[in-house]
Amino acid sequence: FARKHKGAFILRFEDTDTERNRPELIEPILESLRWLGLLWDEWPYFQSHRFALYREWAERLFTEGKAYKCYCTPEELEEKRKRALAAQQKPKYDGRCRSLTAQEEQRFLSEGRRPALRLKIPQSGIIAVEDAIRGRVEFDSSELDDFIILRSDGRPTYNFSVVVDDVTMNITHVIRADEHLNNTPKQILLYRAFNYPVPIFAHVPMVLAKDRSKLSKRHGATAVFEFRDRGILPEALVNYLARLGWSHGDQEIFSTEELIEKFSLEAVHPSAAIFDEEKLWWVNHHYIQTGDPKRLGELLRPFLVKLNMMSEAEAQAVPNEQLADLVTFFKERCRTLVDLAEAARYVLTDNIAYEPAAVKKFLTPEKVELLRALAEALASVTPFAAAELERATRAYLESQGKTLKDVAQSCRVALTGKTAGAGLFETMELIGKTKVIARLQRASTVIGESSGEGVIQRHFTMEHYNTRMHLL
RNA sequence: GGGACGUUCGUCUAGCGGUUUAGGACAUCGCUCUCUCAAGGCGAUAACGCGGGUUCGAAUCCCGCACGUCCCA
Repeated sequence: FARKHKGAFILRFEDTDTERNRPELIEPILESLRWLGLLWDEWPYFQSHRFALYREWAERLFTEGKAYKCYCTPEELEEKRKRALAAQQKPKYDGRCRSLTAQEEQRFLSEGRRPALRLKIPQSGIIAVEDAIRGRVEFDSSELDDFIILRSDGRPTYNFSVVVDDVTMNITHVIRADEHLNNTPKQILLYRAFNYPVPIFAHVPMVLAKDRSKLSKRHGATAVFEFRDRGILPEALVNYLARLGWSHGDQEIFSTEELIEKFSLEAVHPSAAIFDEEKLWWVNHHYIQTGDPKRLGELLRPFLVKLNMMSEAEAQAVPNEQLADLVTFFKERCRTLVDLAEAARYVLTDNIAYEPAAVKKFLTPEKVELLRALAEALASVTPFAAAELERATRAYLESQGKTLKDVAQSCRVALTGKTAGAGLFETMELIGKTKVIARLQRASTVIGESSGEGVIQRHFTMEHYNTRMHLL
């Protein structure tokens, strides 16, 4: 919205709650926003650094007679609240300290009480919020009380500090989750007290978890990192999130540029949305298919390490060309970067994860014999490319009175460890002659080794290949 | 306890009184393709929270109720 209207996107940390305010939480938030490509225009502001300003603005309201000192203790207030609730009354401040005599004030001060500052609000009347999404929402003044703007320890309350900030930062549009709609009348009262025009408010729907409970905002950055680590692309997450509570015809896929161009508050609808991971995977799949293979290849590197396929140094050493080729080869059946990295495992390493069920079903002694013979037939194929391999394989099988169906799955398991994957001959070409021959040859050892119970993965190294090659 | 907001397929949504046998997307399930798995193509299942009104006509307007969420805390 800010980009579309050539405004400034200001990042502000509302960290007046000194107990919950932990400096180590800041960097992850900045990092998550950077990763998403949501780049702010000014250095972030911290409310915790602006207490002097809030105090100054609060004192001004006091001087102008718009706010007053309240000496009531939390215990007294709690007591009143309980009594009100017991009497089925609305628990709001009774205005006790609105008109204190000098004498009473002296007495409180001599007792060592420190005053809080409360805003004097109109006793009656309607406060209307003109919400850009929900239309006019009216609140009766009698529902509100003289709320605290500055606590007795000098800390501002949320409603006060945000309004001071919005005024001093010349904020024109307040777009936020609808949990704040009920705070808005109080804030409007503050704008009026400051003689400052009320900005445009727009309360957007919340995003809820699957069980309709609220997604914790304190875990926002963590959640972003979680998706990043699960191989989600930033543009996919932004695209998916943008379509929650907002739509533009039947369109589902939006580039960031398109979002800037097409977003409008009028098209935001008011009801809450549930976060559906399945659809996020689908959006991500789209961006994996259409993204630049070179870029995706680079993004793959950290996952090669995370998935224990190789060391950091080895991952760095894989040529970008090869990574890009792997992306192109595997992307069709991959929804995430993790899928891509995992798919490429049998190409980049010899550390193959053989699926036990697949070995049991397809690497029977009879099939293994056939594979060994096939390896010999393929050893002379030149070039070692898909079309030639297919021709040679089919010819050989025909000579043996067999069909491709008889051997394809066994062959795939021997080469990749899996029953599912890309075309067999394309896979052979990708793996390369040496490894294909070796893996077909050593299929018998896979049975031998995995016939035992509980064998989930077989790990073998180049030494094994060399030995087998020698025997060959 | 009071107040505010919300309620269309399982999910995201279109719809802003008649063009609606309620449209699209994700998911699900078929079919197709086939060496497997995907992808793609084709198709299917599936929704207006409930009850009153207004109107010739309501998912669309009004009222009540229920449920959910938020605020006062």
